[in-house]
Amino acid sequence: MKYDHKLIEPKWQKAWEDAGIFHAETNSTKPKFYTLIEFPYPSGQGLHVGHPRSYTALDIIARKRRQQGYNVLYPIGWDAFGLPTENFAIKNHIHPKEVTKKNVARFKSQLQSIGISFDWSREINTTDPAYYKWTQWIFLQLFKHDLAYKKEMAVNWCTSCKCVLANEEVVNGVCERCGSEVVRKVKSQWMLKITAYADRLISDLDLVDYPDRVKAQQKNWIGRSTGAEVDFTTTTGDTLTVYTTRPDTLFGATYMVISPEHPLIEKLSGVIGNMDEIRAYQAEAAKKSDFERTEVAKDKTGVRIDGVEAVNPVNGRQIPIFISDYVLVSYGTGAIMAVPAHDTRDWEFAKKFDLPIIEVVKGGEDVQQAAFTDCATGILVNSDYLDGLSVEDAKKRIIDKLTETGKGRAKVNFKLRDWVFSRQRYWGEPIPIVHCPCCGAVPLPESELPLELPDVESYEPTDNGESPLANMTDWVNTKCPKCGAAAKRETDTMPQWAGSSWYFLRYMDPHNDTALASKEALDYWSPVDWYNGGMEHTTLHLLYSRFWHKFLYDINVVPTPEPYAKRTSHGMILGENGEKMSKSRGNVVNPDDIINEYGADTLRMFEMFIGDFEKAAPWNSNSIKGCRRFIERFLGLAAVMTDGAAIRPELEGAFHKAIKKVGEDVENLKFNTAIAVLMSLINDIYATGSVTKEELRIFTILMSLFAPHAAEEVWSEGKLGSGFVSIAEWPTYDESKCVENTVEIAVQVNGKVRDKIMVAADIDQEGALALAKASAKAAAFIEGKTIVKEIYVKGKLVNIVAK
RNA sequence: GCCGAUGUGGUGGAAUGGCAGACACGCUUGACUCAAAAUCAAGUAACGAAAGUUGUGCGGGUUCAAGUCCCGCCAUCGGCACCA
Repeated sequence: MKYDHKLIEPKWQKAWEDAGIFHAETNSTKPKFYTLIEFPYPSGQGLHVGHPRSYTALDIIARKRRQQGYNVLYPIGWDAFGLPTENFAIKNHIHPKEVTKKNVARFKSQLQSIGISFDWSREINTTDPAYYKWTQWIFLQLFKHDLAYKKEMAVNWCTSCKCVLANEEVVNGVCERCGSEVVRKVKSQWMLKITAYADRLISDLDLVDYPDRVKAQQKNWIGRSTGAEVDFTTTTGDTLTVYTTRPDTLFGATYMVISPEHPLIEKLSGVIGNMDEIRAYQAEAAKKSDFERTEVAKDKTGVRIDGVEAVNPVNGRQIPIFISDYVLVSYGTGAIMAVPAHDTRDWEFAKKFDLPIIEVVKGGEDVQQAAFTDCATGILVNSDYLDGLSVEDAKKRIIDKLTETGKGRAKVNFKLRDWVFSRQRYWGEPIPIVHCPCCGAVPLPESELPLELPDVESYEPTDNGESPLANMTDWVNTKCPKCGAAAKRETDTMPQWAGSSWYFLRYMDPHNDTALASKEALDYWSPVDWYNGGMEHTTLHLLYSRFWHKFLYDINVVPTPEPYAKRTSHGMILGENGEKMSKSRGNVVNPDDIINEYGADTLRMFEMFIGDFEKAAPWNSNSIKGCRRFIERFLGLAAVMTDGAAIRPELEGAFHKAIKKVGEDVENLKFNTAIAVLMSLINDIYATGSVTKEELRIFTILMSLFAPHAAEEVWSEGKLGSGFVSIAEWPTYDESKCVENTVEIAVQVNGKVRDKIMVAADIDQEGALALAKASAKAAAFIEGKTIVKEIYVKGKLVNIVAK
């Protein structure tokens, strides 16, 4: 059979679509299986060879599940709002809607040419008003539950582009596009209170099957820490509360530091002696971008506040107060007690300002030379009633004491900040809020959703940092839904993360116009059984969508507390030179070229064979040929097929092992070794010179996961079964037939292989050793020595230890 | 600095503590061919004529046996980073 992939592949793609075999039905007597890939952003560059890696992997899982009798949902859609499209639209004076339409069409045809078993009848697009109606609806629910609020926030402002940048667009403190300086500008921003879910976002990780590194990264990002708040009084009679994770070191606090923005400064401005100096420092700190503030991390700066001191609540000692930008206003209380003996930053600051360093935890080196921060081994000293306790016990003891006396309390803090939800951009979901002079921020009635994006003349960001929508006076001016007075619409739009925070729910019921999805569909399909995506989405996308899902769970919209039961992640496909693929590096591989030259089956096979799925792998043009050759050899089997209705005895072990191993490897994402097993098996088959019909039938089903088009072709040409191999029954294996009758075992002397012998697989230790000792090669190494130990590992080796 | 990965032939990569290098690429030789391509067959870690020795980033250790386990380093990558 001549292998013409250009003929075969479109033929079967059309046949599958016509027969609708990949369409998922809500409700079925079969068990459900919902598998999901991260829906792509339809960029102008078209599909990248990285996309098919993930899509093919879960396609393999989806195909196997169908063959195992599951009702499978494997959907696809478009995460189409976003900056690149908007920028392209601005530059070329085309409406972003048109740009998106064109890009989606291109992506769609590219994806369809790979033969992924997506259910195209459930295709969604985040920029479709019928879709973003529900994104806006979710926002309204968040608003109604006080989880969306407006706040003055510093945003990134590019001085040259005169526009607001997302954090991702700021690289090393400069604008990603033009390279000019980015400064902070204060603007009123919509925020989502994700911090209210911080604890559950950590604890519910116990409910899901994610890789440990993903869980670790999420926990890291949320940054939960336990400690205490301690109330210090000041000599002016005010209270200065600090947060600390080391309340045990309270006796060692020799000064305090508050952030430059701390409100106490204004309050005491009349009492402070050096207000000019302090104002100058505040101004200096405010000018610095986040980038600069972290860059100068090594050298501590600060100013001592004159005229006010703090009083340590446990020993009544009076200590100075400083302001310094190493204390952040946004974390804890914006104030710290400094214990230089046991905190590296405090130690550096103390050295610079010549402040006393008092050791309160014994066990390290001289604290005058370096801070001792180890919590595990230290014993408290110089701490009155804490003396002699371990750090852990001292923490408990001091928190009890502080709680009793009302001077402190146990406290948990998070690094996680609320989600900045506003974008001053055109190409995003309008935020469905009306600002009324008398009623304030009023939510749009749900009946008025979707609030569609108006057509504007220009999508250019404005000079003043307002959204382009702000210029659309017709659209902006409206009536307050509550009191009817003249009011203005919110002109900010939502970030790209919004549409992708719930899209997996829409797939369950994509055409519903009365709910984001029907209760029936949600109950049936929830949760997503297996979600694969990139590590780059581990923190933001995963966290945001988990947050929204938990909220929807709390308001009884969705039936499960977690959206994804299992998450796996794929490694990146790198360029041939081992670097990240990018236009500027000139190492981009276009999947279309590969499909054109070798076919989609080869592309799929190669991307799965390229290496460990979870690790990054460099592209290698040479190895592609091996995969193409393998598929050709597979097609060639049809020519040597005999009528045999069984597996021949000499291949029985190999077949049963292959069924087992391919099945297991696929479940564990070990696609490369699964393919290696099939390659070995085909080598074994060719060694016999022929293949029976039954052998080819089984082999074709196994192959159909990786090379579905070629498999359908062999299936139909060889009349191996009815219908499509894509939905043929997955073969079973017999464990007892996975073992060979005779095996080769190694004969070791003192751990070194000296010979190899054939033995019966079930031979006992005595028998194996007898045969091993009969080996002349081994005997030469035993001669003249005394055997002190003999080891037999069944089916593997014997080891004779001789001295 | 903290968290998490990774380090194996010429290359991509395999190896529940049990024969290191499966499978594939490449290369060498042979068959077929007027010739080439394709295909098929054999070989292919290094050193050594051979017997054999040495080999999984480096240094130790545990074990009959270590790529795998333990201790201490080095390098590369990803994430976070003055979070008290």
